[in-house]
Amino acid sequence: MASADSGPEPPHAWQVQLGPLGAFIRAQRQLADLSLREMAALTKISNAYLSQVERGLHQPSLTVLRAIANALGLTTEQLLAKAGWTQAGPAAAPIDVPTDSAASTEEAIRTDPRLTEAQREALLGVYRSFIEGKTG
Amino acid sequence: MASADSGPEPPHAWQVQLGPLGAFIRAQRQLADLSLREMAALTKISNAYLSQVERGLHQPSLTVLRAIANALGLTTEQLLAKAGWTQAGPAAAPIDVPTDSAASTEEAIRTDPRLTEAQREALLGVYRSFIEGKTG
DNA sequence: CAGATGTGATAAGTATGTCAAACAGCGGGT
DNA sequence: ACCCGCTGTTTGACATACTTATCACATCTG
Repeated sequence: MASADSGPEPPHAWQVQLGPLGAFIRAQRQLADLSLREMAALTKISNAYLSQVERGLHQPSLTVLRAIANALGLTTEQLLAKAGWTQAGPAAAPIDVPTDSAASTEEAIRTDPRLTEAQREALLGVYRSFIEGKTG
Repeated sequence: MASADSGPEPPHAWQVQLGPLGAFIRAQRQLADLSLREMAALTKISNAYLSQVERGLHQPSLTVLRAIANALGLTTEQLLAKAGWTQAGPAAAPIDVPTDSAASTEEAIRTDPRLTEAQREALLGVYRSFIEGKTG
């Protein structure tokens, strides 16, 4: 764990949000019960770089993203969506369809004072990805 | 058009097919009646690099690909499809249970009926990593 | 024929992604 | 205690994406 990572935001401001992407990848990897090195073996990508990607320190290339999606049994599109690629066309809501029915966890995350704004977004993104599709 | 590209294969063999992607981009650009420099102005990407991408000499990054899609009025998915990176494969596990409520975020996650056990652990892991070091 | 202006292609340089190796922390065995 | 194997993280070096500047070939202008 590095030394007291007090800065939730990466030093650089990317054009895409890396936080949610990294958190999502990490969550999915843990869901699959994989260590960084195991996933590295699956993806042919170094564990070091995977770690950096999960922590939002780097923007993975398409090749890497695809390998990760493959290893985790996800589609590339799912990862791209997390990478902020949801290019809402002429008419599409960005990310605002929480379906406030029985959204106690979402509410808890939203109002959690311990989380920074970026963390809140990331956590919500992961949570929504888990329960996505079954709204109501 | 300078050289009627008689050599179909780029000197390098990439992990993904760049030929189709570059050809598609070039075709779309010409359809939009844009020169390389005009497209460079739209995308904020150098015309030189755009030329290389169109000829399949380089693998464009996420940022570049998105800018290109934007400039051409395409969706990123269309570009990805041309790049041969769209893989089908659903990855969803349906779970349904009644609802409950909770106070703290951890408690909310723990009692969230929508989450599987593995998802719960993963989400808690992410959450704890965010607030790690702080009192719980 | 010179000189604009527009095109695609190339060269050299900078920025950034990626890796191999070494690091610190943790639990278990001999 | 030490050593082993595991976890995630960091460092330093390299490969690649990307930029800036320039070149060569066209087409138009006078």
